[in-house]
Amino acid sequence: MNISDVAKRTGLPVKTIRYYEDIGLIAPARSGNGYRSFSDSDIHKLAFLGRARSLGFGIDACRGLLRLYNDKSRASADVKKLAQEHLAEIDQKLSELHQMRDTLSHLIETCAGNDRPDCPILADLASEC
Amino acid sequence: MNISDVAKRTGLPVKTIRYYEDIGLIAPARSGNGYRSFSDSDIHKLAFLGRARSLGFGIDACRGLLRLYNDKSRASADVKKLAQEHLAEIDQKLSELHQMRDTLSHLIETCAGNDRPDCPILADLASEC
DNA sequence: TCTTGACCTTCCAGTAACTGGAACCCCTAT
DNA sequence: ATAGGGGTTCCAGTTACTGGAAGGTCAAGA
Repeated sequence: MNISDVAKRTGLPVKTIRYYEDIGLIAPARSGNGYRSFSDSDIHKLAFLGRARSLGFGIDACRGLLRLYNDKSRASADVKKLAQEHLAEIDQKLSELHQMRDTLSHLIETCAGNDRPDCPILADLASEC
Repeated sequence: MNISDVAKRTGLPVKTIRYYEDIGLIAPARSGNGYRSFSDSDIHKLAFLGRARSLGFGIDACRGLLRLYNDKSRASADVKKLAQEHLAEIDQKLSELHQMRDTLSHLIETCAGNDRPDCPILADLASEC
C-alpha cells in the first residue's frame, strides 16, 4: 500500500509517516520504483503510534511502548510504569495551566476593557517583585 | 548593571536575556568594553516579560503587551482582548489535557501492573479503529 | 505517442523559546 | 604574570513535525 492510502487509513499526515520512518519507528519495504510499500504490520504500528501520540506520549515513550508491544514476554508492570510517568507529567502540566488560568482570569475580570489606558493586567505585569 | 546582576534581579537566565535582545524585545546600551549595560527601564521590561511568560503568554503576545505597556494612550480593551485570547488558548489546552488524563488514568486503573504480559493499555493502543 | 495531473521521492529550512558549548576578550586580585 | 570569574559572539541541538523546492513515476485521455 502506498503512503497516501496509509495516511487515509491511519489519519496521520504523509509527512509524519515519512518522519516516523526517518527516526526509526517504522521500516516499510520499498517497491521497485522506490515507493514505500506498507505492510499490515506497518499500518498497525502507525495506528498504534497515532493513538499513543494522541494520549500525549512523547516520541521516546512511543518507542518504548512499541518495543513493549512487540515483546511478547513483557511485564504489564513496565507498561503501567511508563503510563504512570506520563500521567504524572500531564498532572504537572495541568496544575501549571490551572494556576495560570486562575491568575489570568482574575486579572481579566478586574480589567474594565474600555478605551481608557488604566489596566490592572498591565499593572500586575509591571509590579515590583 | 551587567548581565549576571540583571539575571539575579529578574530571575531570568543570562542566556534568555541575551535571547530577548536578539529578538528585539529589549535593547540595552553597551559599555566601552562591549558589555551590555542595563538601565532601570531595561530591568523593568525584563521583569515584565518574565511575568508575562510565566502566565504563558507567547513571545509575540509579550511583544504586544510590552508595546501596549509603553503606549500611554492605549485602551485597556486592547490589553483585555490579548489576555482573553490567551485565556482561550489555555482553556483549549486544559480541555485537551483533561481528556488525555481521563483516558490514560482509566487505562492505568485497569492494568494489573504485574509480571504477566497481558495489558489493557497496550490492547487499547493497538485496537482497530 | 504525448501530455497532463496526481502521485511519489529526497533534501533543506523553519517553527517556539530557549539551552549548551566552544572560542575568545576583559577585569581584578594576588 | 597569571588565575579566576566575568563578559562576548556564533553555532548546534532540543520537540515533533511542517512547508516547499526539485525532480522521478504512473495511469488516463487526445
